[in-house]
Amino acid sequence: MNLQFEKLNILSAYQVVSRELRRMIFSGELKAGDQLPTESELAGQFGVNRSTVREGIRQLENDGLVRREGRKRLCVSVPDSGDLAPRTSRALVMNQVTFRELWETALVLEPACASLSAKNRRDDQLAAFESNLERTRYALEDVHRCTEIDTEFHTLIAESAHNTVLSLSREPVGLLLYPAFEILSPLLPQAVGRMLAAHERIFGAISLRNSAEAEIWMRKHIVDFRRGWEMARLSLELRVDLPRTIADT
Amino acid sequence: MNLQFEKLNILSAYQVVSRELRRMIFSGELKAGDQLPTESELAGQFGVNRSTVREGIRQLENDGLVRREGRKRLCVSVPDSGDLAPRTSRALVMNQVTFRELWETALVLEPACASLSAKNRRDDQLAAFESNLERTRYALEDVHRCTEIDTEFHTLIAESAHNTVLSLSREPVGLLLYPAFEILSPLLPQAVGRMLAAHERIFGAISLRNSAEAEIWMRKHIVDFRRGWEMARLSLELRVDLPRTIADT
DNA sequence: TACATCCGATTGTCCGACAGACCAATTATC
DNA sequence: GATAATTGGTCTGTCGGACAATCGGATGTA
Repeated sequence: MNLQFEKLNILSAYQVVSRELRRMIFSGELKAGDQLPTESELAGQFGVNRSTVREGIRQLENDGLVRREGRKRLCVSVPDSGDLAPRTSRALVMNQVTFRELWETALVLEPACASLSAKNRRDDQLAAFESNLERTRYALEDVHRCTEIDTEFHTLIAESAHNTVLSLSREPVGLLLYPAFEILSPLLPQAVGRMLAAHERIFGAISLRNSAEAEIWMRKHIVDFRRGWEMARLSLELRVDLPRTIADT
Repeated sequence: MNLQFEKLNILSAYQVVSRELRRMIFSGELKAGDQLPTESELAGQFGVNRSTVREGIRQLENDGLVRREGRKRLCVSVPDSGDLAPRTSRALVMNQVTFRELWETALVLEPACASLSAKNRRDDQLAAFESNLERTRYALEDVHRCTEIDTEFHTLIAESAHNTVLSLSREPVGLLLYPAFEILSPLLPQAVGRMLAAHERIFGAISLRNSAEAEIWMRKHIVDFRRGWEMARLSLELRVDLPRTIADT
């Protein structure tokens, strides 16, 4: 008799609840849009207390797998970029990532987005770009506003690339990298102008469906960001911190 | 008197609790490793019930911002890939992403990882690669096992690239894309061999610190995956689903 | 000193309760 | 008869209190 037992994985009741609900969602028993039973009913079915159910639900809610409209019943939902990106960005900040790390990642993701956007964009998505560029021109003096619009520009490109994976992958990076422009811009007056010029060229290539050009200009744009950063004597190893837009949420 | 009030953003008490704790973490009042007060103390300080505190804590726990060792006190922690990647992968599946979308993203992320790995790897990280390759050779018959090791190989490369952003960005993609090999392999007998050969070449380039070669071979490896997929008459638009490794968690 | 035991602190879970919001049906008013 | 006001039921958010299990540390004993 020399029995070997592997360590048991003890889960708390509330963890079981959330795991079970997740399982039902991914197995297809619960589809997006479906309404969940009320908390009391869930408590009854699972045989646990309502408080326990509530703690379990918090996890799913946090993952964007369920949400509630107003104060109504819970319903299953598809997590979107708004659910995921801020959390990932926060995690990156906690990991003390540097400008260089963000930049290196953006250098491969953003040109890919631009290239695909030129291929896959729909005509009705061009208006959003034009609006963005127009707002950029009027915000050249306001660094903070400019940064917001810049971040949006890159998100728009990713969305028009019609690749959910790429879009969701780059969003957390963009949320941290582009706000760093707010640090750069005051130190390097010409930065804003160069940004606008680059955006216009990229948009031009995308509207002409010239994917090679779009990719090249985007890469130049990202490279230029780094060059500006170094010209302003900012360290590539600078830890990036949370922009207010995410910190408050 | 024609007052205009903007819609108030009403937050539930438990949301305020988690937001406040997050704020304290990111403001530096609470550093990684710090212990949080007990639930009762928190409830006292915030002036809310312990149940409310617990619901708030669930959210932070879920984000990997706090964790508890055993049944002890909560402490602040740095979210790692294990906290984030499965959630993101699940979100991608809920978004019904296709093989093509994953592949397009991997095509830019993985070569970048390989290139940086060749530049930044430490000598003591080579052993992990060698162990991985060795296990691959012995698992050629077992598709499932082989897929696991394959996934690990790419994670190892990302880790040795020493870029946290890149590493965290690619992990959710890898967790979904490489398990698709389990579908491909039975349909295309030569696939396993080609995979091993590619891994060996990539490892070779990395161990020689030849970043250009590492990048090229990785790109070929990813391209080859797609070619195999198409040769097996699998559709690029196939929806990818959750591998068991994530589904159970 | 080494070991066994006990006690307090803390978490996980449960119970019961209530106010406020929402929804639907009913009633009152014109 | 149509619309407005009232009512009632349902569900969530929050609360207070309670208890068992567990862990850490203090205490006692050999």
